[in-house]
Amino acid sequence: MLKISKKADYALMALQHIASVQFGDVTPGRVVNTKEIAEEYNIPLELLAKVLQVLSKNGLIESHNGPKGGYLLARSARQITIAQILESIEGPLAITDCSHEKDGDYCMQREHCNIRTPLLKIQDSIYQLLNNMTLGDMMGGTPLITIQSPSAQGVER
Amino acid sequence: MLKISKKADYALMALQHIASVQFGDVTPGRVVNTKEIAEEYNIPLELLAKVLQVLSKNGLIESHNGPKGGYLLARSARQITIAQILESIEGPLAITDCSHEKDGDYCMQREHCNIRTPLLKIQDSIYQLLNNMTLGDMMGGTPLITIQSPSAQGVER
DNA sequence: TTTAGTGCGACCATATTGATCGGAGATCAT
DNA sequence: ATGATCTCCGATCAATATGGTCGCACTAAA
Ligand code: FES
Ligand code: FES
Repeated sequence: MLKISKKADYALMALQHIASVQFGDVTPGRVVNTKEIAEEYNIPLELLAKVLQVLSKNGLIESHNGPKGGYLLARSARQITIAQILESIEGPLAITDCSHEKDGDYCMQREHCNIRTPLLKIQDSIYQLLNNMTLGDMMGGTPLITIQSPSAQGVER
Repeated sequence: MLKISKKADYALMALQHIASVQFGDVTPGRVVNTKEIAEEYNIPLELLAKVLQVLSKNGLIESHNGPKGGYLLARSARQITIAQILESIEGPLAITDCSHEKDGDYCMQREHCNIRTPLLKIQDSIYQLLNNMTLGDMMGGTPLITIQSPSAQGVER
């Protein structure tokens, strides 16, 4: 329950990978292409491609076309929050399907609903949690990219 | 995204209703039957029935058979956490489908997975959030049922 | 101009969830 | 004691969301 989708999962992995390449490597300007990521993590290529496209459309990464093309973080890893990534792929965070009701509400039980307010509170808490953690933090645990060990992050390639 | 299922939603409503009847009413021992709840909140009767059955099997409520039967909270509202309710209906909290891997892991990307640890951390945080809020807290906000109007249940200020 | 790459939309397959049925047991009222 | 209610529980069907696949247009480097 409360699972996040595989797509979102893939998005996180991909971003983390791109970030680590971009930050830790000796080749800071290097772009990362879809295939590289797909192979590294065993993600279906086509699916990952679509995920990356969405991320790029949402301004989290930049795409570079043509041969030798690939993706690049649009901004610093510390300025990309987990919430942004997740919401980019799946819609806005909605713990219950009537969280974000527009104008005419459609929830059958809204009238007598006794749990709406507390649920919204919970949702908000979760959101803050996700929005306070950045891509940078996610890498924090792993020996972060001191200017060293270029290969430490993905030995085979 | 991160939506909780309708069933869980129903469970919350039902429990909240039962709790409020049991605590606030002039008839503290009164049992609440499925039909009453279903009608009050416009929940499909059969579905709600099944939800309640599960809750009862998991020891959150007690069932009383026969005519004039119904359900009753198994313990105080302050001793039932949101996490317990949710996990009762949907499985254990698993933000990603490889959170609770038994022995032989099956996650294709586990080998090179770079996001497992941080995700588990997030999951844990969410769990604590849910586990620190009880049914009692959920009702806390609303001016709960002073000793009055048994039927006034859904007045909604 | 060729070629390796992304951009993008439509599409199918499968898993999860929501909802429904039908009968078996229990218990209260008469 | 006997019938009428009501919960219990398993099996089943339908709707929806998700995961995954194709095919083609477009772009830029070599
Ligand atoms: S469930 Fe829709 S308002 Fe409570
Ligand atoms: S996705 Fe399964 S271990 Fe990271």
